[in-house]
Amino acid sequence: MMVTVMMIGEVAEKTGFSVHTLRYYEKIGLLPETLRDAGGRRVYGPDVLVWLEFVERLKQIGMPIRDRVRYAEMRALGDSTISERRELLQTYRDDLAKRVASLSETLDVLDAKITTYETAAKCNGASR
Amino acid sequence: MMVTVMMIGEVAEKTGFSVHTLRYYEKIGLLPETLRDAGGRRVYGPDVLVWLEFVERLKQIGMPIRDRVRYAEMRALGDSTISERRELLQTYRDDLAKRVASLSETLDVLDAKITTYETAAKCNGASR
DNA sequence: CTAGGTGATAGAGTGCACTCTAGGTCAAGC
DNA sequence: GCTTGACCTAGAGTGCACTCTATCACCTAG
Repeated sequence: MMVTVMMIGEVAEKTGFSVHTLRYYEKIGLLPETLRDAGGRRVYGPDVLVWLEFVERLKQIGMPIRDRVRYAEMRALGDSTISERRELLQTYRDDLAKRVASLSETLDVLDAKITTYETAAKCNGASR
Repeated sequence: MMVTVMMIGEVAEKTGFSVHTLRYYEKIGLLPETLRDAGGRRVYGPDVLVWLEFVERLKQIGMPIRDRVRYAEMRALGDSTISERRELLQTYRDDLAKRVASLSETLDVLDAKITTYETAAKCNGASR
């Protein structure tokens, strides 16, 4: 059976992270040290895509890179870190819930403002 | 009738922006040039609080400072910029709607993961 | 009258998260 | 056999958005 392996360029293309960023992520510990081929080039399995997608989510919710690294490190340590990981995620989850609420409110504010602008434009258009 | 005026420290306290940040915002044009008292100190009216609250919202939705300044400049120019302002807000509004949807999804992902962690912790706790 | 607190300026410094450069290796196709 | 393109490393550079420092002016309470 064929095992799907990827070079760094392919991972970059599939995840949207740049090649530079992927190497940077490995250096800081956000990606585990990658297997290399005979020529010293990184070889990735398909799992890395799942992990990077999750990392992207953590990034999108505003988790600073330091905490993403911390999470990655705990993940690498295995089951003994589960409760600590849960706590970390819980903190960000609660914060995220608040932010989603606040952003929804802002969405309403923007809609109201846009409506006002549309009305104003119409009135100006008619009166001038 | 008493007119409520504020010094910069009071504005800072009420808005959550630091005094440094408020002066910085004025320098880059995010705040209009402020009136000064006899001693050269900035004197603010109550309107600035409303504006800063809105600026904070624009910041929270991820509008870069350059666009916030652009918006502030257009606002200072008056009605002739209304349609341009509407367009700018519309762009960020649409982007925001997508982000809110994506963040809600992430909220579900986090909840699922947290649940998994709780289950895992329980099983480990029982089996060890 | 002086000490403390708040205000002012110009400009330097900080932290984050990449992003890019220089200089090199290596395998494949013409 | 040589060019091309994807990969490698170490380390410098970038852009954003503040944040702080040094130094000075002003006003009020004790």
